Order: sequence, then C-alpha cells, then structure tokens
Amino acid sequence: MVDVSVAPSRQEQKERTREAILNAALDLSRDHGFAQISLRQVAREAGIVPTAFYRHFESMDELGLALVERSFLTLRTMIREAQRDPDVLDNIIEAAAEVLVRVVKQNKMHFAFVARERTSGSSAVREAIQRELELFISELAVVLARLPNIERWSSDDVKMAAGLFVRNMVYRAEQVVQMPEGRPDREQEIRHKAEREMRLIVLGFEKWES
Amino acid sequence: MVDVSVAPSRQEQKERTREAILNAALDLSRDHGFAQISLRQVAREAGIVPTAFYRHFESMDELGLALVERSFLTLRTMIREAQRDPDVLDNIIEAAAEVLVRVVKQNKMHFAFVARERTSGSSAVREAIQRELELFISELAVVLARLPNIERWSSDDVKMAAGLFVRNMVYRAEQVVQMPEGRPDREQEIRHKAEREMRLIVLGFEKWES
DNA sequence: TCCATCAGTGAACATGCGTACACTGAAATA
DNA sequence: TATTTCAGTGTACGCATGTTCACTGATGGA
Repeated sequence: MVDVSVAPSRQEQKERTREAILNAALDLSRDHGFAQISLRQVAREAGIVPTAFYRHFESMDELGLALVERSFLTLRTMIREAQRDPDVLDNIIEAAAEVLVRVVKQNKMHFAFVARERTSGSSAVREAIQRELELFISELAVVLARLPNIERWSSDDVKMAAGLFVRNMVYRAEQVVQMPEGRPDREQEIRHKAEREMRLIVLGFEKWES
Repeated sequence: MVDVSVAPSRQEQKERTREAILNAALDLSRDHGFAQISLRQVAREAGIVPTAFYRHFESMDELGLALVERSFLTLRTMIREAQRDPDVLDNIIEAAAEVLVRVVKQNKMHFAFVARERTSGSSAVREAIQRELELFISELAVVLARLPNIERWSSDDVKMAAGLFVRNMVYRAEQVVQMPEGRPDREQEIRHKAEREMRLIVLGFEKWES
C-alpha cells in the first residue's frame, strides 16, 4: 500500500521535527555559541513546546553530539570528493584552497559550529569534535601520502603535514565564516592567503629529512 | 606620612578584591568557559555579595575584557624576553618550543582563556582577543625579520610566517593546557611535535619566492 | 472498526539569574 | 573632631530556565 496523500507519515513527521530542532540549534548557536542556548529557545525556534524536545533528544548534550555528527558528514564528503579527483594530486594547493572556500561558504553554519565548539563546547561535544578532527587528519594523510615528494616519508611525518594543513584550514574556515555576505574581495584575499601558506608548507616538504 | 600598620589602605583593599574577582572568573572559566559563568558565581567565588561586583566592573563583558588584557600581558612579556635574548636568532625553533612549553605551563589559565574565548566568547571579548593576537603576530614578525633567510622578504610574507608560527603555537598551547598534571612524557611529546612543525615551516622559508 | 501508540501539549514547580534599592561602617579628608 | 566618601551588605523583584506530570488526538496495525 503506497502512501500517495500529502499527509506525511508519522515517521516522516518525526524526522521533520528532528531536522527542525537541529536547524534551530545550529541557527541559534550562530551568535553566542551552542553552550549558551537553552532547551526552551531551541524548542521555541523549532516551533514545538519545550517538553516535546525530549521526544527527540535526551538532553542538550545529545543534541550537540548530533550536530557534530551532521557537521562532519559535510567534511567527510569533501575529502571523499578530493580522493576521487585525479587533478588534486597535480596541484593540491590550488585545489585545496578552492574547495576550502567553496565548501565552507556552502556550509558556513556547520564549519562555524565545529570551529567554535572545538574549544568551548561541553566536554562531550569538545571531545567528539577532537576525535572527528583526528579522523579527518588521518584521511587527509592518506591523500597526501600519494604526493610525489612524500612517498618516502614515515607515516608520523605525513600525519604532521596533514595536521598542519587541517589546522590552517580550520583557521581560514573561521575567517570565511566570519566574512560578511557579498564580499568577493575578502573571499579572494582569504583564498590567496590560504594558498600562500600551503605553498610555504609544501616547499618545506621538499627538503624534509625525517 | 607612611602607613606602617597591617591594615591595608582603602585603595589597596579595592585592588585586592578586584584581583579576587579576576582570579575567581579565570578559575570558574576553566571548566565551562567564561561565557557560561554568572555574575553571582563569580561574586560567590570571590567572597563578596553579588551587588558588590558592580563596584569593580560594570558588567561581565567588562570583566571579560579585563581578563583578555591581563592574559596578553603574559604573552607580551614573553616576546619582549625573546627580543632581548641574542641566542634566539641562532636557533629560533628550539628556543620557541622551549619558551612555549615553559611559559604556557606557568600561565595555563591565561592561555586556556585566550584559546577558548578566541572563538566562543562574547563578541566584545572575541574581537579584543583577535586584535591582541594580530598585535602579537606583528611583534613576532619584527623578531622574525632579523632571521638570515628572511631579510629580503616583503613584510607581508614575514607576517604570514609569523601568523603560521602563532597559530601553531596557539594550538600547541591548547594541548599543554589540557595536559594532565605530572606527565613529563606528554610535555616532551608536545614540545617535540611543535619543534618538528616549526622546522618544516622554516625549511619552506629557505626556498620561498615572493 | 477498535484500540494501542506516541509526537506534541500545557500547567506547574523549584531554582538561579541580573539588577534596583536603601543600608552600614570604616577609611579618608577637612 | 566632624564630615564625606564609598566598598561591601541584605532584601526584594520579576524573569527564564530544566524537568515533572497528566493530557490529547491523529496515525496505523489488529
């Protein structure tokens, strides 16, 4: 029996409300951080009564973890894309800078969330982000390991390089997030600076010994 | 007329209470961030009644700014020291890594505050920290500009390099702060990683063109 | 058609919050 | 010594919070 009516099924409706809560929380976090917002604010913004919140999450902490997961889905998609693209290996710097600005711009809220809560969220959220970032660095290390100058490096060294890239990426992502709407000049500037930094790091690669 | 009695003057007492408030706030910020703590908590911890808080600060925001200022005093002292020491130029990496771990360990709370509130504090606090960090990068750039390989660089390039150093320093400082007490092995590891990263960046210096 | 399920409701509560206000009493000043 | 100053007190207020509990009514399986 196929549902062809406009009325959503119970499951669909629940999922929809869950999304509304996630989006409300992400939106409210924007100004003052996730840790500052209250369960009641989230409920209000999501268009439900405070107690209905508990039908979806046991606590704000659990909501925070769900947001971490959803945000990193974006990042993982990004690196999977990069792994498939053969051009990336040829000019990793330009590709990375381009992807950085484009993807961050498309997912401002998620990046803002990660950058902000990485150091300041509740300990549960903070630890989840650190773990996910470590994972992300490892995945990037796999990509980097295929670069010509890096093939002979120890895996520790490759991870260090990946860590440097990611940290600079997080920093530049913060800037893209804080960037006011409709400022292509600022965007250009950030991309340019990100490129120069990565190029400097890559230059170091070529002379690196253990 | 010199005050030889044990009783502190009115001014001294006020200054003492102000310090108590600052320390209380720094201490309470440790676990959940400055933005999360309340005026009443700070007052309680400082041993005064909530309303007495207003004799010293107009709001929690003003307290936050005072903490930023006090925290950066530490950082500025650090770089002034480095500027006077001629050895620093010879082996800037080892010196920087050593100073990093030592000073951060001595002033854990201040560094933790800066690292945490940099991305998550109230906008006033956040902007104050960004400004101070920019200033710090400029000061470091002056030191770097005297390095043999860098003399011929444009000032923009030197600032980029200083920015890379500072961002990695902030990151490693976060780790030192989170480091559990009495773990010299972890300390050694962090210092070692910081050194390797800086060495990689310096290697890039040598081949840098514009 | 009947009935169980369960997403969302709405009232109630105890608690902690920021801040206004009138106050006290010791230190500083005259 | 008499007076002023002012850091710190204590009460009181209205408000937002997290969580409890009994509830409603549409969905969807029997």
